[in-house]
Amino acid sequence: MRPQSVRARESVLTATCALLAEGGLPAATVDAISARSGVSKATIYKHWPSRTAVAAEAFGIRMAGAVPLPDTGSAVGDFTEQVRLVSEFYASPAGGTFAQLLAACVTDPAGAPYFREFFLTGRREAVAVLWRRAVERGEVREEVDVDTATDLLFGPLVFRLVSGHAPLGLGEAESIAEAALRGLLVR
Amino acid sequence: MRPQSVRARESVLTATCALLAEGGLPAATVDAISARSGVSKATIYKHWPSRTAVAAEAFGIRMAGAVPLPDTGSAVGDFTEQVRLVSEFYASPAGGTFAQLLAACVTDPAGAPYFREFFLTGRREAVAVLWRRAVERGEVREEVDVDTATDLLFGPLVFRLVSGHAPLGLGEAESIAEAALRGLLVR
Amino acid sequence: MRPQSVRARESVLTATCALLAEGGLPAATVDAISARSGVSKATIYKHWPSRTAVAAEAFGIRMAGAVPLPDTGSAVGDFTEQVRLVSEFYASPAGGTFAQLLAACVTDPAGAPYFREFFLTGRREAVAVLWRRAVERGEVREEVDVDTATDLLFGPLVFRLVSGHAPLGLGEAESIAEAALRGLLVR
Amino acid sequence: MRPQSVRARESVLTATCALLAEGGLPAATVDAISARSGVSKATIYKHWPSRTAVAAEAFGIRMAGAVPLPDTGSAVGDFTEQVRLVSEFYASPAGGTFAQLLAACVTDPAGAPYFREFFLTGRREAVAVLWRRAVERGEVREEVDVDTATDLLFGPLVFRLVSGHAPLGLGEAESIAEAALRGLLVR
DNA sequence: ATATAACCGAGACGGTACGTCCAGTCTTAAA
DNA sequence: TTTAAGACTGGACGTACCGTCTCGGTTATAT
Repeated sequence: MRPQSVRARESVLTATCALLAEGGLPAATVDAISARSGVSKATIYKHWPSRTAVAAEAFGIRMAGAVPLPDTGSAVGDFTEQVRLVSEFYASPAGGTFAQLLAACVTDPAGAPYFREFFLTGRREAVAVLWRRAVERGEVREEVDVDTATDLLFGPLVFRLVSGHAPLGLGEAESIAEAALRGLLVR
Repeated sequence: MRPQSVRARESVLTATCALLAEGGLPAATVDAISARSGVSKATIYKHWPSRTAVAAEAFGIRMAGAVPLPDTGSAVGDFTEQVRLVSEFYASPAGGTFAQLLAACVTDPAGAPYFREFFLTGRREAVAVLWRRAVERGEVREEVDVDTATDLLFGPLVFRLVSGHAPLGLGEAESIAEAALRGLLVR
Repeated sequence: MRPQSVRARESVLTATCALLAEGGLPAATVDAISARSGVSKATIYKHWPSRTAVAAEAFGIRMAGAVPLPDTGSAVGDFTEQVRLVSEFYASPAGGTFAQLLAACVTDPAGAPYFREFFLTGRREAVAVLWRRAVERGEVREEVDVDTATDLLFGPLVFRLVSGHAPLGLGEAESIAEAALRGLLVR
Repeated sequence: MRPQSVRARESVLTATCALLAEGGLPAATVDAISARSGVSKATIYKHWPSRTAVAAEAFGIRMAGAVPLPDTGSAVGDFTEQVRLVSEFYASPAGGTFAQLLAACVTDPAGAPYFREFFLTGRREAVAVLWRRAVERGEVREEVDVDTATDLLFGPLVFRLVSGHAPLGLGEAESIAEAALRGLLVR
């Protein structure tokens, strides 16, 4: 009974990862996931509230640890490097899937918590580690909220990724990091 | 040759505005737009490449001038006020539609240019006005790109709006504005 | 595994019969069938390859036994009566639907087998019964193929029904039957 | 005032012939005819009541004289040969177009007179010539109506062509001709 | 020669149906 | 009783073609 259930979850997530890698979110239809995983649609809907939720969880698992935590010795170095890495991630195929998932969460409120729990939280926690380290070193303004700091650094990148109103290369990422950091560092 | 009917365009845009106001993007199906506007689907698809494009144009037209340009006399005042206004807009029903449209553009590449042209560009241009004014006054760092500045101020809001990972009230908006401005102002 | 629903098939066929009776083939659109039967279009297209196929099957079922087999005691009487009955059928509203279906099968190859299986075969089998009876009695030329005999008797009627190049009343039907029978009877 | 352009009529018919030859009736859409002929749709609809009418006229013109009148010296020979020729025509691509046109006339009452006038009448008149010749020779029953005779000979072929319920090769054509003629010849 | 219809090309338009797709729910049979 | 298999509803999608309509430009006849 219970092991059955675990196996089903895992098959679904594995299959979904593969489908996401092959064709992004559009390829991860529930029918495709069901067919590839050998798990029936009914069962999928017993474990997850919606397709977006499945995809978000699968994506989160797959991307865990995809961006290593930099440790350059300084807050400026760490955050600049992190922004650079994230902007590279956004430019990759997986970055496209990230955008699709983010978009899907707007439409599908049931999937959003999964995306936050399995993907966003992990990424943000990594940034929080850098932030706490920098606070301890006295390099950044401790009165600034971690969430504020994180969004200041990465919100601009996400905005560009999603709307495409401006390019998002390394140069742009650095400019953004520079300005954001100036707002976060202790003078 | 008979020119494309202005009446058709306008009927469509008017009907779409109404539908967006009533039920957001999900309500603005092509069939509904066609039915309400009296313009056939075929004609709609001759004028626009996709439903997203129609909705984006209609939304852009409707929102033109929705957020008035602040003029407080100082860069800090102007930008803080602008961030406040925008965060209020995001919290309104129209803000939800904005998020839906942004999300739709990820899925529908054909609609994205319309969203940028008819909505984003206008909003960003308004911020650019504030920015140029502040540069002239010598209040902000003129070496910072307008796009960078704009995204630093509003990207964090958009990110929160779309993913909902953190609240987006006036307090949060102010914190973000404060940190962003610190990165943009001349010392 | 869940089998295809018998209820769905039957609802569709019943609804289609009603629509055919009300407005002929043009009234039996897939949307109308779906609406009236409560069966979704997707399901209809899983059961039948095309609208023509649905209509043909429904029509065949409805018309089964519509023309009773004559039994006058002689081949001449039987076939003459049968031709008369068929020509009356052709003149009725159902005859119009028959012509529409026949025409639709030219355009829609997928529907043709349905029309043959559910309508034509039954009608022709009825004639074959008369033919075999007549052969046993030694009244007709047994070297003539049943199909040839059937088409000789009814092909002329169908041709007139479809193209309308000549009237098709009882008088004409009798003339045709007379000439055809002269070609089929033993001297 | 200004007369209707002969050039337009002819361009349309020429273009339609070409389209019919290339892809049968489905290829002869009004848009395609308009594009290929350089005659506008409005003009086409001023000259003909419907697409079927155009196609029928074009087809009739193209097929005029396609089947030469046999003259074997005897009624049996003439009619047998004629049935053979017609069955060969039905098996050709043009035969398919004939069936499509016949079918279209069921749906489109406005086109039917055109098909009769420009195609059927010509073909039937050819048969009538053979029939009158045979009557003069005293070979066939003069009390039989020409239309009846014609339909007895060709109705079976048309029925098979349209519904495909039985094959229609030379052998079948001969069997049909034999039986039909037996009903028409003087004993 | 010029005016003035009617004609014409180009193609936009409304309308209608098509067949497809996918999400999410429901049903059956087997394990 | 849980599961796999997949049938089903519902609703939107984008396409195709028909026949009508609207332009601006052209052309044959009537003054």
